[in-house]
Amino acid sequence: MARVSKQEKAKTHDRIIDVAAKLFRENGIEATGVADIMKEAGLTHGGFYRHFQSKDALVVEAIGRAVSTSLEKLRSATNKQTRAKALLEYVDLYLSDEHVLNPGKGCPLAALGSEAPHMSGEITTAFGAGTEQAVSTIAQAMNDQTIAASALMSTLLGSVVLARMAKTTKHRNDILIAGKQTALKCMNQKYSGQT
Amino acid sequence: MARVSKQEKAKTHDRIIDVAAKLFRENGIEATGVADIMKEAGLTHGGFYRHFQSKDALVVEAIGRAVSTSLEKLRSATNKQTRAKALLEYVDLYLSDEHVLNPGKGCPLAALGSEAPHMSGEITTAFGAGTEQAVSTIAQAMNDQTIAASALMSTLLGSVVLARMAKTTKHRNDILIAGKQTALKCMNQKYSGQT
DNA sequence: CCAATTAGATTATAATTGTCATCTAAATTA
DNA sequence: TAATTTAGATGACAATTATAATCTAATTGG
Repeated sequence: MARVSKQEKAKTHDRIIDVAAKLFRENGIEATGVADIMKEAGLTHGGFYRHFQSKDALVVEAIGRAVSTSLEKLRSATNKQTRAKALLEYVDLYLSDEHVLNPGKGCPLAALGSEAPHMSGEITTAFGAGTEQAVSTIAQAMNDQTIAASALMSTLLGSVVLARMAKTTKHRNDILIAGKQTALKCMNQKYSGQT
Repeated sequence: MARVSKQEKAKTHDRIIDVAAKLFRENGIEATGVADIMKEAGLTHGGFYRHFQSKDALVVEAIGRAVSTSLEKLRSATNKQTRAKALLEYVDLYLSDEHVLNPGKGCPLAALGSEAPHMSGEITTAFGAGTEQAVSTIAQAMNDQTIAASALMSTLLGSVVLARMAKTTKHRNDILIAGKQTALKCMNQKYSGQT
């Protein structure tokens, strides 16, 4: 158990970020310890500081990664079909049971949104950047209607957060169905506002 | 520093719940310790267990209280004017800067929503009950259109969560303006779904 | 007014936390 | 190949956590 090649180190580094991004979304940032992350990555917690200056530094990287991979789905879909079609596909994916039941692989803003404001400066900044990235990526699929994109993002996020709190399958479905209809309104109607 | 009358104890008990409901919403449940709460209530942390069986038990009560007082605004307004008018008033309040900047006095579902799923069974149950209460209270102001009420709740909650992550005042305003317009759509248009 | 009860203070606990110093075996570099 | 560097393991640190036992002063019930 000791030294490892440079490429191996880079892979380890990457793996720590991926594991962290998953565990943070599943259990929350506060509730996830450095030791938990290292254990899940198959390492001991002592080695952590060879890779990151602090837990906060990892959090920032993990948020960035989760936001990127989440939006990548939409971005790549936009290249293969009409933007409207790609966006509709993304909305369906976002408002799916699959997404609601697997926060570890889903949107970090929905999974950690309400935890974000209590965190340290660098972390809240990372969340702020993430929201702007999300809104602008969605706006690109909506002919740059930023306000409408904000509206859509709010509806998607709110629906998933609410659905995750629902006690019964029926209530969860109601919320997702309602969210879907609102999302369609956001996509098809006009929004006004100075931007 | 010792014994206190029965009414005094009841007042203390109440105060602990109020303080907890505020601190949880401001800093998160996980991040708020029993000691923090007792200190803010002007007590020492040792006395806590004369009032509550555990921190989780307090969390359940605090959520209940926060949900109730939050919805009370809507409920009382509904009695003094048309339901539509009361609901609009509530929407404006919900999507205000005041609400976004003061989570400690606002909607607990928006402040703690994404933290809810990681918590213990009793606590997630409390959140589940809270969402049902919120949706049904809103539905009462919308001629019992449950699906539309879900849609409205999702939009309100999502907008506030997103607005709290925004880095700039402008971005925050955009989000709130967009949320308001979506909310109006939710209130004025038809929703379909089996309920 | 006396005796029993108890709210809250004090102090102690075991567990968990983020952070590091040290060690070691292997990968670099020369 | 020999010397140097370092990824990760081990173990320890101080701080913080939820929970509880004990103490004490005052409020009860009689």
